[in-house]
Amino acid sequence: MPEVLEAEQARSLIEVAARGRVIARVHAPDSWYLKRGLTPKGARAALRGLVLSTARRRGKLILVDTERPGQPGRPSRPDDDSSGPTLGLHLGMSGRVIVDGRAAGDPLVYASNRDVPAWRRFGLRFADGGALWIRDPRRLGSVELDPCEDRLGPDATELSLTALRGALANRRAPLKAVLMDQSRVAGLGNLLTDEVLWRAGLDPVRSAGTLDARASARLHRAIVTTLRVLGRRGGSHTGDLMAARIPGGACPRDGAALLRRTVGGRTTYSCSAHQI
DNA sequence: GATGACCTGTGA
DNA sequence: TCACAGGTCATC
Repeated sequence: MPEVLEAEQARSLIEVAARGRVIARVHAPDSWYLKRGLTPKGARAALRGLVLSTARRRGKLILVDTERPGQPGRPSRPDDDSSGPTLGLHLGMSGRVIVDGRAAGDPLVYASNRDVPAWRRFGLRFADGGALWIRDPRRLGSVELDPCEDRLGPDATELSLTALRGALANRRAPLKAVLMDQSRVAGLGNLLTDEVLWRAGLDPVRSAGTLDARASARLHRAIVTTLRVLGRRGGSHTGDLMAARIPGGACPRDGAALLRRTVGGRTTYSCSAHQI
């Protein structure tokens, strides 16, 4: 579940349902799914016996901190460093987080939602009997330890107007490509970006650096509003433009023909009339 | 900065 | 059988 809203649903599920639980077993049946040198053996050694603590998120990357459990009879001193590695989870195109059999949010639109055991790419079995799984049919998600968070730009849900203007400044690339560049703004994917630009009335192919102060302010408002509204509705697939994302679709706002193009390497829908 | 590659499932 | 899919990476 791929964009920032789905990552946030998954993060929230982990925080609410898995925080404080002890990892008894680590399942890594698909070593291809582990990235940056992590092996099934290494994951087991690093995680077994630890407690899940805070679940954070930056863009689409979910970060789950861990702690070593306190030793019974040996009260921990304030200067004890009891922190363990941070588990980095990325859901790719079709991944979902499942805790105790429950998945966060709506079913995915462009991926199968069946629970095929073979699609479980990574799992933590808890000492209390429950489990956290990542189910991912397409295997484009990933698991890593202590991911580098600096490769990501500011999170889209906390993006200031100043930061947005900085991300766009002097860029000749299409507006959409810049917004989807995770090192500039973290969290926006294909559907959200199309919805944002549609709401802002901006052409996806427009060179990012050409936005004046008014246009970038409009874009910033559209990002804030889109994330808030679609977040409440339940995810990236609940945008107003979504239903019209079909060949020959019409703009839900003014009825004009929608354009279907490839921008930034992704299928892009935009209104031929009001996105300029 | 556009393109293809990665991997697999689904629906036409 | 083919086109397509909400992501990311390496490569020209």
